[in-house]
Amino acid sequence: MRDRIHAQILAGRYEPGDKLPRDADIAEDLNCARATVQRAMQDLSDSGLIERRRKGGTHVRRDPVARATLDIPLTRREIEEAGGTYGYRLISRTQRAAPRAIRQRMGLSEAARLLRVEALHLSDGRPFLLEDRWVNPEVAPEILEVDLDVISANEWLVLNKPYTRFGLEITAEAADARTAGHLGIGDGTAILVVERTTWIDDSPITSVRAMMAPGYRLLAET
Amino acid sequence: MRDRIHAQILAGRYEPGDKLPRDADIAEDLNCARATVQRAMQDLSDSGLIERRRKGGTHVRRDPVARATLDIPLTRREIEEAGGTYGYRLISRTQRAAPRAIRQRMGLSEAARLLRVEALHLSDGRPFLLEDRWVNPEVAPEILEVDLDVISANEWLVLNKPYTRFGLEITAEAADARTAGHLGIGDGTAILVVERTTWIDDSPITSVRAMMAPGYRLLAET
DNA sequence: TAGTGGTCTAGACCACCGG
DNA sequence: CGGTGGTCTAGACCACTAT
Repeated sequence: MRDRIHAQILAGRYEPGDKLPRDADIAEDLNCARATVQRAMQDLSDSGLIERRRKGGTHVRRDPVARATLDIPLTRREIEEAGGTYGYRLISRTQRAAPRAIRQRMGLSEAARLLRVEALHLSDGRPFLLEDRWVNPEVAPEILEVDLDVISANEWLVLNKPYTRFGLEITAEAADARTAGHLGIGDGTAILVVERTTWIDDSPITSVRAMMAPGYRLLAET
Repeated sequence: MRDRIHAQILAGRYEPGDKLPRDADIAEDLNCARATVQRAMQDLSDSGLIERRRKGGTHVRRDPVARATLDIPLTRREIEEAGGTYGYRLISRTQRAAPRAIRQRMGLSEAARLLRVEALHLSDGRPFLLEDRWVNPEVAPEILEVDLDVISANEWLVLNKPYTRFGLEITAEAADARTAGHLGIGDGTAILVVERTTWIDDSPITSVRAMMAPGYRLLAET
């Protein structure tokens, strides 16, 4: 039934900006329950095709947006599922005042002292991902006691501090000398950088810069 | 109610891999309808926290995946919404046999002849995105008659050939001489490349390589 | 094949927000 | 304020798949 509703709407050839009938009317037309229409329309809304507002009604989006979902697995699982042997090496672990850029991204005050962790994840012994992470010990004080030589901050946080939301920023950059050294690549090589900041409700937990070794492909789908 | 169910599950401190009670039992425990539980669990499943299988039951995922949604607007809208003036220039338009890589990605036979379009999108007169596109005229024959000097293939396709699904592949690459020339950057500069292949049901419509000018940031959120 | 999640119905009430 | 979408209930049947 939901498929039929989807088909009807798409076949109805509504133009961008057009207003659709109210759910109740569509339900009557198609001889089905309103809840079913509601669910079907919710789907179309989720996929970026229409916009719904109480009282305002349902409209076809003027600029239909292509909406994809991006899965970011735990680094260890990602490597293992690609058939590689996972390796991990802690590079540094310090506590210090956060630089401006990080404070801004996490929405912290100037006084904030954070835990900074640099680590390298390897696949079959070859550098796979270099991570530069800042952790807010106000939210996750236990991490100060964790032996990060044994378990990566990535893993510990995922298992112990479930986030409620996060933001991603994906860029391409030229590797600087230090980064290139750790990744074992030429200075200036193009690498994919994924920056992720995660939150528990409104408290920032961690902000991490993941520098991927050359050849990495980030996949997404509808 | 749904929020309460979410909270209960999260507070229940289930470990990765644990099996949750059946929907019906949860509903009884919380004294609500099973449909409500079903909806709440669906949400958790969508966000990558649990896995559900008929008969198999509901389990907490062993490797909770961070799932983000990525919006890819029409290039023109993206530039305009950032406050820029949109410009567009067609570079080339040819019909030819598709190279192997493209055929493979679109799942086409060797014989397939495609329309190839190269175009530059500009923001305030500066190169913003260089697109290298292949279109399948079997699915969208009308595009052969479209004046691509006036409307970009990007825009025409979005308005006239609504896809049913697509796949994305995001990489960082060093710009080759030709690309660098069009984007007005130095040879070898790191650029973000987004490859997208779209389909109507099981027929491939188009496969496009979008090469973003340096400094471009792709954003995603939970 | 039996047990689980997935979908649907008919009805009710609520929450938001435009006129 | 009234009209719209959002959520919930109680019940039914269906679809998939683990055992």
